[in-house]
Amino acid sequence: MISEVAGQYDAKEVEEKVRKFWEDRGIYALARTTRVGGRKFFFVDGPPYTTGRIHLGTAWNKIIKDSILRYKSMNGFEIKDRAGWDMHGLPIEVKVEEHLGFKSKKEIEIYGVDRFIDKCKEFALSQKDQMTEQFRTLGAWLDWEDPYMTLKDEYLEAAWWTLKRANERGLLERGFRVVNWCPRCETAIADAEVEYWEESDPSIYVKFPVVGEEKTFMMIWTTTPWTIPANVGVAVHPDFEYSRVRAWKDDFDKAEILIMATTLVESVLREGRYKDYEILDRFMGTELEGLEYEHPLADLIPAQRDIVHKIYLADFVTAENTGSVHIAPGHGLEDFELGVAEGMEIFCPVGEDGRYTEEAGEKYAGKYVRDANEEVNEDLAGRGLLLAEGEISHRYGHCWRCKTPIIFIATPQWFLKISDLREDMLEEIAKVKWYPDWAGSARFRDWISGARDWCISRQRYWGIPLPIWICEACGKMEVIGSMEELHQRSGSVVNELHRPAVDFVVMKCACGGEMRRVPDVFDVWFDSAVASWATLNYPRDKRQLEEWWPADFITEGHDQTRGWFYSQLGASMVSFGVAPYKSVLMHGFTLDDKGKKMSKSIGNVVSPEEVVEKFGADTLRLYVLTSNAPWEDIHFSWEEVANTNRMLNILWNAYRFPLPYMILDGFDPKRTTLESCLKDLRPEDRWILSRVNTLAAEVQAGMETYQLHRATRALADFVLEDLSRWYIQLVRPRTWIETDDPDKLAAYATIMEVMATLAKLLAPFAPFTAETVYQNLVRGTDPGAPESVHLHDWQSPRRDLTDEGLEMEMELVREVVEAVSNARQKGGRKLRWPVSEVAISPQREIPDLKDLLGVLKSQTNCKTVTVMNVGEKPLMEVALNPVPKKIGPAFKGDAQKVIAALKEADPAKVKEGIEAGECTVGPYAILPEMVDFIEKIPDNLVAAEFSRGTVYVDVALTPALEAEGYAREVIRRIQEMRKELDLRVDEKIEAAVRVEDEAVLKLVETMRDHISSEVRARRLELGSALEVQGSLVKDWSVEDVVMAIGITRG
RNA sequence: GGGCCCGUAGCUUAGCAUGGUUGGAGCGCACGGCUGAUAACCGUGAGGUCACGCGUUCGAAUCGCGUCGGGCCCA
Repeated sequence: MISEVAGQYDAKEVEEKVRKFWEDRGIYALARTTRVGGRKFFFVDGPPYTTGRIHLGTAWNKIIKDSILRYKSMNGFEIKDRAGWDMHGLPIEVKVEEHLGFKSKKEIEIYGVDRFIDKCKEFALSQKDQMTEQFRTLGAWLDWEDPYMTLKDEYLEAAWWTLKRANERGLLERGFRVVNWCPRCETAIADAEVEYWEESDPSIYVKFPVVGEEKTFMMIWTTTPWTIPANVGVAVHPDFEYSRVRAWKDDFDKAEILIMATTLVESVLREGRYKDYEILDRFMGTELEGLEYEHPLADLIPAQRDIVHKIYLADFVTAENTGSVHIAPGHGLEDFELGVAEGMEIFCPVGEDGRYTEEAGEKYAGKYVRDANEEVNEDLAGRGLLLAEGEISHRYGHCWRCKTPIIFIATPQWFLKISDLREDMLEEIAKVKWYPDWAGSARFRDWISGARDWCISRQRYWGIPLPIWICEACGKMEVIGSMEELHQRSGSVVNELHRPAVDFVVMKCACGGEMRRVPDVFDVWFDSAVASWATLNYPRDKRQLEEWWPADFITEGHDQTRGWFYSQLGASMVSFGVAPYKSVLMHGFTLDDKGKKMSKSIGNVVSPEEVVEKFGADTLRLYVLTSNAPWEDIHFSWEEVANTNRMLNILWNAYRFPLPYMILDGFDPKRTTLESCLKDLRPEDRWILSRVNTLAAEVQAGMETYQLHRATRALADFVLEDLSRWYIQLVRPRTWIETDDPDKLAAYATIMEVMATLAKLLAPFAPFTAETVYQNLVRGTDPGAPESVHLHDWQSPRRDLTDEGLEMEMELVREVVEAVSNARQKGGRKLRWPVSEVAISPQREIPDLKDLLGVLKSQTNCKTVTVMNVGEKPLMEVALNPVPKKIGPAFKGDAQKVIAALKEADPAKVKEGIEAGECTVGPYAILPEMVDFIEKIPDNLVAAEFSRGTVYVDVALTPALEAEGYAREVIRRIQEMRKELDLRVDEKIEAAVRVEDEAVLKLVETMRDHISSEVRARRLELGSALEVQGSLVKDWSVEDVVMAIGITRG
């Protein structure tokens, strides 16, 4: 049974009902199990971090994934789609620390690492549950029941196994490296975790005294005075020209000799407020190599006295500031690399808490480095070595979680030697299919070309412990790959793999010593990097990996180029030597309406819940899918969201419009199938059937290349243009027929077929609305149909119903109808009033319209349609213009009379005469050049252009046409009154109409039967002085004719 | 500073790989029309330096170079 649908589109009601239906009937599980045995499609969900709230970007991300998976499922694929959660790492630690009121790592140790870890776990799990609900509201179908979680032991094992593989392949390395360091969190942080913003810092020019040259100084510039105590060298560019400059202020005798890049002399001396200078010598940077200088604060830092400070050559030096760079290998990446290459001492007198160590000397020891800047400056100034001191605003890195400015320090860390795999990686990504192509061929390629070794260790608690044990006696290292292996190797049993449990596990070394675990945990990026096999429970479960791996498809935002696309690739190259995915769709970001990024501080954040609350999940889904190509950023616009919602409302209206009639007629689509009605189909029926199948092809074509915007736009266009604005308008009168007419049944069958098809095509994108339509129209009439539209097979285009020619013809008809509307408006003849003729005058070949003349007639409300030959026009009236220039010389003094006579003459006769070769007007012989003929459209015709010609509408009225026009006016008003009385569609009425104009009354009387049947009136009284009565009486003015209408149920 | 992407009407956008009649839509606005889908629908109109500049070409929204603005990433 089909149910009637009363109200407007109410997303909330629709979606709640469908969600409940899916849950009660376990539709998601069925959708997956019914496809078992089909072609496999392994999808890996990029795990969102468990922050507790999803935002528009994550919503969009899951909507894309869901739409694609629903599509794949309908196309018969057996899908692997575990949802994933990224649950470890500093963000959660910081949240928990905040919650507990902690400010440092020490407080965690005092509180107890075990209790701290429990808190983190609890927190992550509850955040996960909240987010799952939010994603479900969007209709995102992933395996939420059994998601992969990075905090599960089996997941930890996947990471352990991978590291063990890395070690076996010689790709794991312990190194002393300069890393981004958060002095508050006391851990290394990844490049990806560094957030940059403008920060004000000191800008100082420092003089380094050159050894053995009196009053001679090497000039350097820095924004980090606190790194000066760790200075070990100065770098100059080999190809820059440098100068020895004698510079003085007031007193020439106190002149100093400064060394700096020649081009920068003026600006440096200005900084130092020197009065004058002379250049003593110019030379290339290479000549400075090896020059020794004294550390400026050697007296304060004993360790510096044993270090030899020299000048080195380096290409990274730029011609800015002084043209020479202060090198502290313990505090800078480039510094470190140069330091190692040149054999400098890696001096790092700063501890993990960001305070100077004893090595920095008594004066500095214990001081927080950023607070020491001022003191360093003073000490330099006190020694006459500070040339200038100022401030500069520049981008400086901060810990993305606690916002503390980062520092660079050299610490022992663990690395994956990704740089060794660079070439292999480039080769592998060329085999991956990228959407769009440039995401891989340009963007990702670039990124990989610069791949550096990956620092995977963090000095924290809430993460996957590094499974590395080291012998305290002999230094031997061992990497453990699983819990089982740990048990066997150590003999002790732990019930989970997190800290601190594993910290207590001690293993015996072959040398007899004790092996203890290194205290570090993994960089959280490593967690998600192993997702593609961890989600298959590898290495515990070997079979699944063989069946499914690598992933067929992943999709994430473009920030993941350096993130998950990369980390996965790196980990996979280490483990398996191949890329872990076959195709990647890179999607965009959601920005605000001005194209700025959404951020809490600007206050321009729109939450997905807010959108769902106002317009529903299907609206949000269609909005994000329609508005742009997936890889472009979306400028979020409420207006467009409302627009999308309007489209769904129109779809809803189109869906519910025929239902009352079908129900009234007891229409049974099982008995009256499309196939049984084929011979009764009107051309417009065949047209809409063709259109919906063409649409299926368009949606499919869009989906093949993940152009979800093309697929969804085609759907929206179909709903608005073809279904609502056209077909429904055409089909309306047929639903109004009372008898069991085959023509009506054909219309019903067509509508059913179209709506059922549309539901299937819409299912991946607007799953709730599609399900609702399907349940009512398909499931409601055919209990044998699949229980849900999402269990249904995809609707491939039916070629037997596709007729490209017909679609083109209809296209033309619609253009003509538009042109006629235009002409009517110009001619002041509204559509309610019929016209006698519409003539189509094509300028070039047009398709044969004879099948569609009926459509054309009804939609233009005309009695006849004439299609003329190409170039043919309706008979034009002729007008003429005399040409005085020719008439004057010929007739001299009579010229004015000739002109007057010509204007009086019948232009058609003049033309006839001239064409016959002889023409006289009055006494005058008129030659062809004396007149110009102009074609004039007759007064009764109005013209309007369409793409391939012109239409002419005859708007002349006849009594019969007028009668029809007035009749329609009356019908229209009675219908409106029926509506006002809230009558059922099939209820009868009695009506009385007073038409005060006798002439009009006579016209209306000729249409009495027509009016009665249209408004379902048992009795219709007409008169010019009638006392109108009824349960509803209204006065009307129709084209200035006063009328009164009364109607009563009955 | 570098890489990649984007910049078309007040707003959201099509067109751009293969240059070629007057650059299409939708929303909003104004006017008109239709209507038993009715808090919907249709037509007409106004509204465009196709971000800017230079170049290639007979011809550029489309191709090239540069500038500006936005996004992601890097430095």
